[in-house]
Amino acid sequence: MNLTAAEENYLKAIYHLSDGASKSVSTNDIAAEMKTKPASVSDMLRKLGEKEVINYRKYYGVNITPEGKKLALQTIRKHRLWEVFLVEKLNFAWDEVHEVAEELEHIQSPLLIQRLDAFLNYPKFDPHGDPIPDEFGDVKARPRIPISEMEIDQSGQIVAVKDSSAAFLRYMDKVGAYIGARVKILDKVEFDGSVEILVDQKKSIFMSKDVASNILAVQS
Amino acid sequence: MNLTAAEENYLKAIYHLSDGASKSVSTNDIAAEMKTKPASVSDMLRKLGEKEVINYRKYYGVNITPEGKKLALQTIRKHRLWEVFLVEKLNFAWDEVHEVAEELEHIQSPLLIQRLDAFLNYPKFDPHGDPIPDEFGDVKARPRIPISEMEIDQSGQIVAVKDSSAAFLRYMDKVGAYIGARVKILDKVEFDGSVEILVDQKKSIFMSKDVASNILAVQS
DNA sequence: TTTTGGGTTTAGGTTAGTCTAAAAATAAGT
DNA sequence: ACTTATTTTTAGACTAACCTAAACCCAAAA
Ligand SMILES: [Mn+2]
Ligand SMILES: [Mn+2]
Ligand SMILES: [Mn+2]
Ligand SMILES: [Mn+2]
Repeated sequence: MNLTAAEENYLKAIYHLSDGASKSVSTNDIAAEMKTKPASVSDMLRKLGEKEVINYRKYYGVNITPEGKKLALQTIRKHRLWEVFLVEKLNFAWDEVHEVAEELEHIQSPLLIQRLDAFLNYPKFDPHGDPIPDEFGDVKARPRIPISEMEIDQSGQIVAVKDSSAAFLRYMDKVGAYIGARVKILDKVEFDGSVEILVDQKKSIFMSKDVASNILAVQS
Repeated sequence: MNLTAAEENYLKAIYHLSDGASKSVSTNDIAAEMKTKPASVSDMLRKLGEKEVINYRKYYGVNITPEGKKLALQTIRKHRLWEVFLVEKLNFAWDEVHEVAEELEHIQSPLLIQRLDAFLNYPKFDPHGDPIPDEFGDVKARPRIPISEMEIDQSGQIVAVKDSSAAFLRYMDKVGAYIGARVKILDKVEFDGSVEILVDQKKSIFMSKDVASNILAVQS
């Protein structure tokens, strides 16, 4: 099954919106995610349905098929490997890689990806802490929770960010939060859910619930 | 000036067919080079003419403009840098890189190319011996002649191949000819122009004029 | 159970890039 | 100079990916 770049982007969006499962996804949500109009989405869903990478019943949303999931994971694998390359080898900042990886992920060459993977020493996670699927599409999920859901006095380690936008990542840099940092919850404000955390046993950061919910950690 | 991938490919073809100068190029030749039909070429020439990267007078062929030449050289620069990356870093064979580089060259990111160039240590030549233009589009040409034009007993060093097709490159590998090899002309057959050469002072190779004209050397 | 409003699809149009077939322009041969 | 032959362009169609505007579906509220 050969997909165009646009089809790959849509399929990836559908995969993400279904949270990796085969949960049903709506036309409007896809349009929002893809920054296109619902009419364009309907058009694309018909095509993806014909290619049997999604199950499409008009007016009832779509579910990704096992075949579609495999293809989406291949694209995600490529995206994340390229991100690792850009950061590790070309010294890109983690907030500069997404757009370029969005283009690079569509290069068609199994050999290229196989060799890139080896060159990067088979990385398991991308610069944002997201797991890199293996060549068969297997992802080993790490248990992780938003620090907004951690309790006072609990400790953990930042392992990923939910929002990979440049704006959010630059905020992370600014306050000195990074993947791998050790954190401890110092205080939580009941009223609005904002939290105060201690980073690496020295720096205290105060952040809104919105921010805290985008920082993912493993507890320890 | 922003060009689409297709426009970049056409412009590159026109640049190559004009031998780097602003020599006039015909619709049919472009169609042959691009493996499209003349009708498609006419269409594209109109567009490229409007963007002023070529001078286009109907029925009289096209000339690349200085602006067009600069853009073509940018694409060529990217193509060749990626080829170096694939061979040097990802262990591709020199006959496996062209198709992939043909896709990678269209990735739009000045930062990416600048960083890639640095990562590769500012290479001056690609795996086929072709010079890599600098970021301003300057290429320093090396004097080089096909070994079919060398005289008996003359010596030199292989610096490039004119034909970068996988078939030709695999032939080069098979007979043990490579970029950097020292060669000496042992014999030339008047009748058909075929030649016998000595490679690295040990291996003698007999080849047709056609082959010999695709191997470029500097005399010494 | 009928109305109504939000979500979704269809209808019809646009641009890029390709094609075939036919027309037109230039170049070549007598 | 006139008639061919070759090259090139135009005309008309197709697919992919988008759009706007209009029609349509369906589920929740009246
Ligand atoms: Mn993409
Ligand atoms: Mn990422
Ligand atoms: Mn190309
Ligand atoms: Mn090359």
